[in-house]
Amino acid sequence: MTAIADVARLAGVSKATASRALSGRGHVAEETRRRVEAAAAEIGYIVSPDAASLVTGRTKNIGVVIPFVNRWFFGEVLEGLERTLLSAGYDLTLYNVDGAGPDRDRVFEFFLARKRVDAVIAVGVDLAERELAALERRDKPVVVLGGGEAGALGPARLGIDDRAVGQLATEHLLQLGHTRLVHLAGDGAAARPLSVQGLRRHGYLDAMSAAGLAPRGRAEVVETEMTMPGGYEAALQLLGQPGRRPTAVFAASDEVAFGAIRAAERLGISVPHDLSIVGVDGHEYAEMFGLTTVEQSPSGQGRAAVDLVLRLLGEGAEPDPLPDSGAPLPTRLVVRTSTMRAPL
Amino acid sequence: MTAIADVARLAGVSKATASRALSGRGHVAEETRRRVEAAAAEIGYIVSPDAASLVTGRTKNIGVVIPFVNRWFFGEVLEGLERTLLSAGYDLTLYNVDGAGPDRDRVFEFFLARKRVDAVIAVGVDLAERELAALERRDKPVVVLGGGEAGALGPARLGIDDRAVGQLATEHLLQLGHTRLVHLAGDGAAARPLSVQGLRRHGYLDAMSAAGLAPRGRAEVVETEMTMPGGYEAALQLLGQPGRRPTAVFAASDEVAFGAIRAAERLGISVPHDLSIVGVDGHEYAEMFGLTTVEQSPSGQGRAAVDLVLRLLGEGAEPDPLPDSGAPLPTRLVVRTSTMRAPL
DNA sequence: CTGAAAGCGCTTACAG
DNA sequence: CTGAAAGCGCTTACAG
Repeated sequence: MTAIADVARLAGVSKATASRALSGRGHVAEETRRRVEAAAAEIGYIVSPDAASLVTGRTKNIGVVIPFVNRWFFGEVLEGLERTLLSAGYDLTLYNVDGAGPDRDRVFEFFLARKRVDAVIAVGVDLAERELAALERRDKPVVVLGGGEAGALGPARLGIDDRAVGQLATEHLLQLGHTRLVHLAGDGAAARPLSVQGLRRHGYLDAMSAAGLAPRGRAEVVETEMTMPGGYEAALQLLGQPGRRPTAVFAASDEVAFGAIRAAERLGISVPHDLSIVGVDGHEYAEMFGLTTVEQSPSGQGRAAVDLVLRLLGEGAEPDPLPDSGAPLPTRLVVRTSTMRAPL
Repeated sequence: MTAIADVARLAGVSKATASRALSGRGHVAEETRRRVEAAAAEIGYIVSPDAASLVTGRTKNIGVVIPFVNRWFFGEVLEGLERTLLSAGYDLTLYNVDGAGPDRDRVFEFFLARKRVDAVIAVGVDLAERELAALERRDKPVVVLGGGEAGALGPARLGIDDRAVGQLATEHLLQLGHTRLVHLAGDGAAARPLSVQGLRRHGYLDAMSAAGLAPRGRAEVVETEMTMPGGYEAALQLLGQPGRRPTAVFAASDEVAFGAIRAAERLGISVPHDLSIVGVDGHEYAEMFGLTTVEQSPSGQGRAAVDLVLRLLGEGAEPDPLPDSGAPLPTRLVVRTSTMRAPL
């Protein structure tokens, strides 16, 4: 009655042989394999993942935890994860989890704790101790993409060096002669120094200090939501105040930078003549806005996270534990028309 | 050895009773249920979805097919789907499928055909006959969100009335006295009349005809990618040509409209004094851009799609087959500062 | 290289 | 209300 029994009967072999022929595990005579495959094709047989998982203990399914889907970085990462997992024959089960709350607890304590996923990839989510512990207790490998710092212990981490990014963006502006140079940081940058926004802020402060412009008076950080409207609102306030205005802004993301560009235009401030702006991301709109930015590759990071997780699951070609662990993912400064030398 | 056996032993009942107490199916004495629940909590028992699916035939998992994650409408729909499914105790398995190709075939013929998903929700994807047939053969309910027209047969469909949307947006501009009124349509609008972009174009042409401005000469449609850079490029070409310029643009989506606004600014054309622009979506950036738009609720549409699919799976409260089938989902015109009466 | 048998962890008739 | 037993559809030692 079971489907594979039908295939076996049609091919004139046992279920065991049919299973081996179809899965490629264990040796089967070439001709037998052909017969089994023909039989399977004939009746449109597709293995039941549930039944297979039950005995193998593997689901070929990865749980992805992500706070947003509709911000560029996260969307790109998600697409990268999806495509890579799919071609490895894995499913991606999505958990859109933001902030705290009962929904979040349910995801970690029920959905992800079940035997439905082989491992978990968390994108830009600060995992609480308790959440990590819950996954560890169930023996789920965890890969964290973005934010935090590669700790000695804890889950495998992957990401760009956000502090270096902040430093690089700031140094670009300093080298152009800017001294009134404000950072539009993401919400929580000061409060959570190991978050993405916290590290970028830190990089800004590093560079400002090195240039003798900090800590007192000359360095200024304004926090805002890391979206285009967030950047717009913050820049409107920042640039609209009478008195001496900054000549340069380092925005914590390209979306924030786009908002700042629009705010400047609205106020009649010319970018880049009166105001230089640099972002972070390499957003697909950056070219259209002429935005100078520190580019990263979120979809490439998604791919890297999948490679890592598959390796943790023992699927990788190399049995090497974590070859590239620790090395930050690549970024580069792309100079466009939103930055120029400081006005005299 | 099985986990539920441990719970049963600890509670001093049989596996059958433990199962009934935990799942809530079948009657169990109140006190027995309490004992079982305490035992389950004590050893941290979580039911194995694979084992349960194998016997019930239900996975409590829905496959979602979506072409983009990083365009506003799609991202919002996805979030709406995720949240609603989660609170119904369902998983969402994501298939990011765009255009044709072997990857797409694999999704329909292997991934979705397996017994891993109970049903499929396709968002803004034109399903081929063959793809629908593949799902039907496996008895998978299918819900299609967006695009197409509710056919008598075929899968359940859900969406706004895109033709009415195109008409409404156009009429808003006509009523303001515009006669040179161009439509920035999505790619493929003319070639695929039942696609979202095709229906919006049709609505535009309807309204123009009704106003005596079509078919000859006065109606003009330019196709472009439905993104901000797409709108920017198209508008740059449209507005930069010497000679008489349109006084109004109906953009097929808000993102296209944002691009058009930027193009106008770049060319020194004042919005709305020299050019009125209306979009479609109710994008979260619309307010910041002051964009007049026909608003829809993608996350609400995601919720509606989940309701429908659960009903098809026999989970809905009402056994009513498809109560709201056919009725288009709501939209409304939101007037902001990007449109005004035509210049004299 | 192939087969018979056990078993993965549950749920659900069937009895009682 | 509860339990013993069968069975969901596979895979994998274990023999041969």
